[in-house]
Amino acid sequence: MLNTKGERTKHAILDRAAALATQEGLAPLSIGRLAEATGMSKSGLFAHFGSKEELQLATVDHAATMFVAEVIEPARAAPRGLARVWALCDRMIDYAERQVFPGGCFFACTSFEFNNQPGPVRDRIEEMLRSWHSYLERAVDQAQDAGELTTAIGARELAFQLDAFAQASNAQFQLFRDTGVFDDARRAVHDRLESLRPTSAAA
Amino acid sequence: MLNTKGERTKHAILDRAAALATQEGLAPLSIGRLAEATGMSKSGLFAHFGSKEELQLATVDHAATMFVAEVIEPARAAPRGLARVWALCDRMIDYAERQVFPGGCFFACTSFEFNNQPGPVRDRIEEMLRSWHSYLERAVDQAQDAGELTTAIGARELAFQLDAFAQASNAQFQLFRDTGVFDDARRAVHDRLESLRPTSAAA
DNA sequence: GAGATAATAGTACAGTCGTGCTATTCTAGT
DNA sequence: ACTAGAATAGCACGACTGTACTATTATCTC
Repeated sequence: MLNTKGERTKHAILDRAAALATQEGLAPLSIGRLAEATGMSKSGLFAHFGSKEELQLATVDHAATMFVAEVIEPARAAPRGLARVWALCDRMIDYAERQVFPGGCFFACTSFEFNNQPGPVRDRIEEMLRSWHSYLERAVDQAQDAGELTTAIGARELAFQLDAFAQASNAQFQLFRDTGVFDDARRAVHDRLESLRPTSAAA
Repeated sequence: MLNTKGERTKHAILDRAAALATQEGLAPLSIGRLAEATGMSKSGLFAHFGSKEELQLATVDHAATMFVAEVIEPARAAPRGLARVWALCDRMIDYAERQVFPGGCFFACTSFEFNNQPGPVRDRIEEMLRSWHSYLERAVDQAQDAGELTTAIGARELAFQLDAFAQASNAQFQLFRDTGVFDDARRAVHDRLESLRPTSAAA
């Protein structure tokens, strides 16, 4: 990857596109606007993608790669079980706090934008978020199997709650610009996990 | 209100505008699109507002009125304390589930859209969500004062968590079209409140 | 280093955007 | 019922949209 000039510029364009999409939106992100932001000509940039929809799809894929690199991969370093569940949530909150994308989580932004806009772009966003949710659920499931979390609540339901905390911190920070919400989210995740630790009497 | 013809059409336009904004976005909602959706001429509709920004502001205000009527007012019927906290959360989830707005919670949608777009529209959305959060927090605080919830967690932090559950159900339903998330959210709220009930030994 | 080809720019076009202006139709108070 | 004024429509404008097509320049391969 990134051997030829074309691949390098394409990569740079998509970096810019993903960032801009979180600030100004993915749908209204025009070719002209993106060309201006990257210092290219409209047609020169356009030639890399062939259509606006292809540009949007490439941007979603690029953002997905970044999300995996920033959240999933680091958390995979943690051992299976409770540690990994915590790592996933923590990395997710971190990713919002560090503003990997300047307008907050790319998939939070774009999922709201494309919720009701059927088509391949929406499908790709949905697929990405589905796999995130199922990955988090699997991590919870493994922690329960290992006896590190009780099964008082299903893995899916707990994953729902943990994800909700992270998402809420992202949304509220972007709107209110209050960094305290990240601590709120971390504490919420921590307390919830702590409340589900098996009693010390367990095997 | 709604005495003159102008006020009636304006009301109808804003109903349509708020609904469309949750499906197609508030920013990209063009005068032409809205005129088509209401069966009016572009200029006839435009004359009601004078500028697109005024239309957007009026739409936000209209949506806020609807939110108050659908969520806040009904919950005010519940007595102060835990009952009202529960009512607020339940009505909020209901409001998402019944699709008062076809694309989900108006303020969830538009806040992501206008997060990074400074201006009066963003300000009005932020103000509305701020007042929602502080209203919910005050309700939690009253429940704690009444001794119906422990103070093991601050009112603001608990309100953060409760709101997160409701918001998550709205977002996930819109994306995955799975009505089960509303039960997940209700159960999450219920369990969290239950976990904070004072022990029976209390006064 | 020359030749093939990839990468970028220039220009043009029909469509839509927000918003003026003018003209017409309808409504509300008398 | 008549009239003042509100409400709506018609049309025009420059700016911007996505996307052709052609021309030019830079980059890789041998």
